[in-house]
Amino acid sequence: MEIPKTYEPRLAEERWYSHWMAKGYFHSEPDEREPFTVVIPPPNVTGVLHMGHMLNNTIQDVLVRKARMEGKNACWVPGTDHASIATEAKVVQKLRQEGIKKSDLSRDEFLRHAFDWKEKYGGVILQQLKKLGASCDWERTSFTMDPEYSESVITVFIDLFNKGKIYRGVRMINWDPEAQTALSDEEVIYKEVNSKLFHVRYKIAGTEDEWITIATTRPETILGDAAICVHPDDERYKHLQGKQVIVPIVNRVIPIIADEYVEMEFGTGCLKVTPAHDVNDYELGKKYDLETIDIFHDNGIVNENGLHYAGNDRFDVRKEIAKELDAKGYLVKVEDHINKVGFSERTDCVIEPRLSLQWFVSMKELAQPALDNVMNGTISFHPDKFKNTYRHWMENVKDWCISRQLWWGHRIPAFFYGSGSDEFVVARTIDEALAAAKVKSGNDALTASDLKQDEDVLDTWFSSWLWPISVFNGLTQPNNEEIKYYYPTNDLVTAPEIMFFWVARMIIAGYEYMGELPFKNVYYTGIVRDKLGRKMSKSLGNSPDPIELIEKYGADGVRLGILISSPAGNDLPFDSSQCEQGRNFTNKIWNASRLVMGWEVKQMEQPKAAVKAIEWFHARFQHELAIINDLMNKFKISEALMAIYKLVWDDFCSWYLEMIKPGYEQPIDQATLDQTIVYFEQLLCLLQPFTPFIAEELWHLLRERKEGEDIIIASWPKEATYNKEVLHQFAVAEEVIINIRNIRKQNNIANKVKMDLFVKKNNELDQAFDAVVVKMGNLTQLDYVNEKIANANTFLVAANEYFIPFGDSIDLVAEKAKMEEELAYTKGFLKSVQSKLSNEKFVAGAPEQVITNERKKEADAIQKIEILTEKLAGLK
RNA sequence: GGGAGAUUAGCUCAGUUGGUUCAGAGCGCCUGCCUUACAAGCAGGAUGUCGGGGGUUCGAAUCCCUCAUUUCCCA
Repeated sequence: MEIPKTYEPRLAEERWYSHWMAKGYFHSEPDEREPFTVVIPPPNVTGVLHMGHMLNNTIQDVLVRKARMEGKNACWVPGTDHASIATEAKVVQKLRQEGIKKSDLSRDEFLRHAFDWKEKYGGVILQQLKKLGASCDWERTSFTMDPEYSESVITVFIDLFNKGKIYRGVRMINWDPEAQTALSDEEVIYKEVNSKLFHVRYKIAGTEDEWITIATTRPETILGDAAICVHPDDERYKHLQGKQVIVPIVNRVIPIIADEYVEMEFGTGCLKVTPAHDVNDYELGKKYDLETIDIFHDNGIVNENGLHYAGNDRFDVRKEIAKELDAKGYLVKVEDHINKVGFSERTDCVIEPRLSLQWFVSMKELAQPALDNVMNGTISFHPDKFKNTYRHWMENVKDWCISRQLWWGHRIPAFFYGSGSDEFVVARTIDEALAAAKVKSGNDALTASDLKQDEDVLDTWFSSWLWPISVFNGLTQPNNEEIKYYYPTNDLVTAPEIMFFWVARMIIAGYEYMGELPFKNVYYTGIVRDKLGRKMSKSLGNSPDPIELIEKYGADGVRLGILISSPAGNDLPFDSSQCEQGRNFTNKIWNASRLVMGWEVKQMEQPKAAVKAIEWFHARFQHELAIINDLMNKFKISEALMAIYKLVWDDFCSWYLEMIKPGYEQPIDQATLDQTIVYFEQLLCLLQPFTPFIAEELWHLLRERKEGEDIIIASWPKEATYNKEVLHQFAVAEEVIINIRNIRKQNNIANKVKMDLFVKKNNELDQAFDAVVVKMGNLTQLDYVNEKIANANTFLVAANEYFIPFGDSIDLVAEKAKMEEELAYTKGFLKSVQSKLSNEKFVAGAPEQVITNERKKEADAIQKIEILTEKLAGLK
């Protein structure tokens, strides 16, 4: 039976994923074990897998798989988010391609289309996650618009309303004229754009030719001007305070007010105030009781307040009005200017600050426990530097605008029975609403048809903030078995960008509805970037298709490639060469297994080198295991992976296997083979969370397994005691071997050629690893001598002298030069140590231990110099 | 404009309380090897004023000040 030289991932991946599914290893039910729960950050139902998901979900899978091996009842809940704006935009677009306009459809018709679409294309991303190896409990797949989930959302809305935490109010909100909906502050992205700063002069009322010049980037809003504002201390304008000006074109008379909000240095130091179209202006408007003149329709078209500009788009009006101002002599000058403009995260259109009647959650009180419990460490952030950002936001939290003028989402359960702003009730059903409305209105004759439900839906995050609770139906069935068992969840893995959208609000909801934290740890991943440091995005086309990567490098290779250099919170500059590294690693393990499985066993004595190798690898493995566990506990996942990588490749393959390897076509003894397989299995266990497919594949190739003996449910290796001294002894042997190899290389001595090695002991030397040195150095013998050997290559390890007699070709000059260099370095070293030791302040100030170390350094160096000097003399 | 970080080898990053795992790892690079587990490999090797400047200290990548560059968050 020929085992292929390279590992072929595809077959193994398909076979083992279906095997795991068939055995139900991913499925969790509450039992007496300790739970380990992770809820997936639900991707948009319309989404396709990108590199960010790969990173995020690989990390979750590592955590979940490790917990499973630690005997915990691991439960990873997958699902998708209905993502109201994003999905609605996609459905609208798809309908448009079919020639259907949203405005031609009724709400119900539109929703039917949307659900059809979701059924057909939604959740592709979950199928893709399976290719990655994600061990999610697919039987628990949730969707934020599942009936029971929707019920929790409505329950929470009603509850918060009844507690007075939800209110309806006119506020300045971010309006998306494209999607024609309000957006939360977090959905607005500010970008720097090149724009123009228009200097426009307004005539002072009651004067012939006295003017005041303002600077604005948005001249079209002149149509809605309500005041001019200057700084109270600004000497240039002091005489104008309290006077009035005439708005150009509009010819409205407005006051000049003074407020410290104005920056004297900016522009002309005069600000025009348009309360309807700017957040700060709105605040000024409230303060000075100014008129609020809205000049736009919902879609950004100028309305009847815009005089002859009515019916034109806001950006066209900006150009046109500039021309008119210029023509009429109002435009003083135009400057280039860079300013920050808000764009809609979803539609990328310029946000219009706008006054609007919306629903809000009052956040201040709700946020308090969420702030406290992160700051006091009840909930840990990894890395914890994100606590600063979190605190800053939570201390300045603003009320949350939760209504969206969309159809796809949870419709707000408010029912209007009249046209007054307070003539509504909030209720779960139309029947309950009717009953409540009768009471509230005092009108017993109301019928269901008199009630009109609010047209708006809720912000998507108003449903996803309940995710850790509602996937277990904790709100609809409080205290059910599952919520009691799985909540609070353990680790949340997500991107820092959604710390406020999602993480903070989940914590808030957790404390409000469960009375405790939703998760104990939050692991923030970085942003996946391309080699040039650009964010991966569809529009740049710089994002590799993860599925193609998996096909090319294998799922394990990609997982390793993506984890190997992504410390928590740091961006991940991704390059497919990392996947290549991953692929190479899986291939390396594959070949190690070919070696081990190819050996014939014979009844024979165990070689000494093998005995020592086994002793050493136990120590080495245990030493590293402690480090790996520690790193994992600290969520330093890439570092843990790197430690495993080196343990497998360097320690196990390059050293251990070479030490025990019999000669070509030679048999191996039973004891060594058995122990080697045990070691191999332990390494596979460490690898399983990271590279689950090849781990399972080799687990089954290395040994006959009974039904159900799969590595996915095997135990994570236990820490055990080990002999630290062995590690030290091996390090010395290792140095000797490296020196031998160097001499071979320098003198062009082939590895096949056996050599003699003589040792002159000057110091205590443990000879335990001599057999290993003989084997690895390919020596005929290793002998101890009392006198120096003449005509030999020499080297020093731990002040012991090693000699390899010259063969035919020698290079005395080179040998001498090498020694002289070493001697010079050692002398310099000694000098620096001695100068330190002769410094009285150092001796007085440094701790005992440090001084002892320095003295030892000094002694070692002196000895080394003696030996080297002698040797050099001998060469002459 | 306000806040929080970052700056260590060509690249990506480790580096606990200042002093023996202090200048490290992986990749890349250079040299030599197709040595029957693996060329997707083996063996060996090189690489840094620890962003600049100043200070504290017997001693600074580590603490303080300052400047520069840069990322993110908020307005």
